[in-house]
Amino acid sequence: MIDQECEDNIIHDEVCEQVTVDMPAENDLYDVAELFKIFGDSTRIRILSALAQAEMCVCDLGAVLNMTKSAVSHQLRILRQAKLVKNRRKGKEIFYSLDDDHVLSIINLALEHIKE
Amino acid sequence: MIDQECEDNIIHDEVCEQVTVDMPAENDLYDVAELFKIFGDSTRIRILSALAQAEMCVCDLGAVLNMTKSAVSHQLRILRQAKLVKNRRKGKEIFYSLDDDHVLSIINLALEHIKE
DNA sequence: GAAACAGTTGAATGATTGTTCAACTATTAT
DNA sequence: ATAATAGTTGAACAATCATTCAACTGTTTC
Repeated sequence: MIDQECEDNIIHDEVCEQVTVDMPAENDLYDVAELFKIFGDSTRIRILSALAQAEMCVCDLGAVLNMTKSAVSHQLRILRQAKLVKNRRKGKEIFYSLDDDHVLSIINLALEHIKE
Repeated sequence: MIDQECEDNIIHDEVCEQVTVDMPAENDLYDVAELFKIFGDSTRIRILSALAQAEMCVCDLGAVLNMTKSAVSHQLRILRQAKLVKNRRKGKEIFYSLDDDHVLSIINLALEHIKE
């Protein structure tokens, strides 16, 4: 049950209409949340931050982040599906790099924010 | 067990050293992930987006987002603890607003990104 | 061809988390 | 005082998710 007595209230209805018309599309907000959800994991942020320094293979990332190749690979799959990283094979190794510099500017803006 | 045969490898050790020195501090990356974790929920993004339009009470937010006051209140507590929103009491109602315009620029940058 | 290395994948597990529900506090109005 | 409205809180439940483990594919080298 929804406990919104104020739904009958004219004032609240007006607020609701006025605000919703100026808000970004519901779908866009949902997509933004999905993007942030991917950034919202320290492993994935560290992967992206490492790839911002240099193109690296899975084994390199495992060494830099001190994680198993399996765990890194699982997260790379998520980053790949979100089109945040791309990869290329060279012999036995598969090198990963950032797919878009735009991604980095979002992380850097957040880095500025937490440093107040 | 960590399955990193390449830990003995000189090449990988060099990559590890060279990359880690230029990466942001481990703690900062962890904090950024925590910030993104908060953004990574559609309810919270919608709350922030609504508050970007106007200062609103919990009841208003419930009406705009079509959610119970309880659910909204729970998310507002998380946003409060992260210092993303502030509040003031006026009679029975408690009005919430964005604590920082910096927050909005991060969301807007993400909005630009998803629109390719 | 077999061994070794790089990487992926699926199931299982443990932890985290968003919403609901009920009970609570605080303020206003009758 | 008491009823009504606004908001908070804690427990419970379901759903999501990151890591581990084992088994697998693909490539190189001996």
